[in-house]
Amino acid sequence: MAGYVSDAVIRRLPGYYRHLRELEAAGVTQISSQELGKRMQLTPSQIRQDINCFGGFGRQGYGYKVSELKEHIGEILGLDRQHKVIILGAGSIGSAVARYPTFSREGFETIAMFDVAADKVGSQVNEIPVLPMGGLEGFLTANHVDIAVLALPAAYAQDALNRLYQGGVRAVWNFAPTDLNHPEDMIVVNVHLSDSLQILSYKIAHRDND
Amino acid sequence: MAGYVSDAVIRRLPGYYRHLRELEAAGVTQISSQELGKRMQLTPSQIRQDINCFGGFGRQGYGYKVSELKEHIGEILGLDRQHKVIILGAGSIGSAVARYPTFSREGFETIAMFDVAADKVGSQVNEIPVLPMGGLEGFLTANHVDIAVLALPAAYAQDALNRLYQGGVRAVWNFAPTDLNHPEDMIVVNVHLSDSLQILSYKIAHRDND
DNA sequence: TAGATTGTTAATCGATTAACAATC
DNA sequence: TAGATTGTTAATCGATTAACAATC
Repeated sequence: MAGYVSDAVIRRLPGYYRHLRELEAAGVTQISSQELGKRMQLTPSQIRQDINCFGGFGRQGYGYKVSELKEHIGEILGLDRQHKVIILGAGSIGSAVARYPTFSREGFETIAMFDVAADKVGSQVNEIPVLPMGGLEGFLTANHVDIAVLALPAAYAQDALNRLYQGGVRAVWNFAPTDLNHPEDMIVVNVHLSDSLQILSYKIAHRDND
Repeated sequence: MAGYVSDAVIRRLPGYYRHLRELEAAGVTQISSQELGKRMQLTPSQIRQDINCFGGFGRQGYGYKVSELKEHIGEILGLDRQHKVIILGAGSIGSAVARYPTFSREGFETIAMFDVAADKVGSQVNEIPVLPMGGLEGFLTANHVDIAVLALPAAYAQDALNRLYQGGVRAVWNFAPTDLNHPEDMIVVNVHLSDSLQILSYKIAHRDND
């Protein structure tokens, strides 16, 4: 159904999903591209173009059914599937990800964490066992993993990614503050926290003069 | 010096800074747009266009001095300034931000955290005191704050933002998974972790057929 | 039916890439 | 000087917006 979908559109999809969930929770059952656009600060035109990348979910003269459109976009995002997740690094970032309540709600199940620190190995974070980094290969042989979260220092991230690839993992959510080299058939999405904070800093520095 | 700079350019600046820092650490002193482009997966043309939004930092026939360009971009990003930061919410996300080592290196100093939970108030996270949420207004009267980090549940985020604005804070780094309404003279940069993970999920779901 | 709003094509706008003269 | 590479203008490409016929 969906032909080529540009990155610009893909990046907006989670926003649609989030707003539609909020609208649904608020008891709104129907919405036009006009109203949704006002809420999301997008033009009605853009919303209709975006949605129609995936099919005609609306009705002329009426708009969109909130829960129906939410459901559709959820499926497009793959949130109807279950994803098995492991987290590499049981520091504060790794632990925060392990504890993030939304993820399990959306079908992401963290089955293990890995760390090199002897005092962390053997403990649990949010009922998830922390295993020794050395056991990664064995774990990947025995368990299917859809997504690996990289939450370790930048210096170790590339090596960890290589080991994950060897072990068959093909999707990485990277929190390490560096850009990683990866094979074409591996998907890497970065969360560069520092980058985001620096963008805020830029906007503060150039507040008026732009 | 800098006229209008598009958001697309601004979003790439932290990446330049990061790569230049890595190059500097690796002992590279000079680089051409060609080489930097190969490293960052950008076209040389784009790199030269981006950099020339802020002035001619290169030399014909030679390229760019790594440390010089890094320094320039750091200044453009406002990393030569000191930013006083507070964190609202001392849960796992707030604590992870408080412990993130890079931030203090780049001039961001967290001076206080705030939480409603009685058992957290009075404790410290990475030597930063956790104060009661009720004391926010008083704190803002007594202390200048450049940036507030919102690391609390979505349901409380809008109210917190309003209180921050009242207290004179004009820049917010938002981790709450919701889009917030804010006055025009307030800068809000979002870190929507769920959105990022959903984009990864989308790419997994549409792996081949695109 | 009349009014509203979609789906979709066409027009515009902005960002990226190419090209090349300037110059180190 | 010759070679390399920038800074910058022009060309292209893609994304956003506008417009409108289709239709609920």
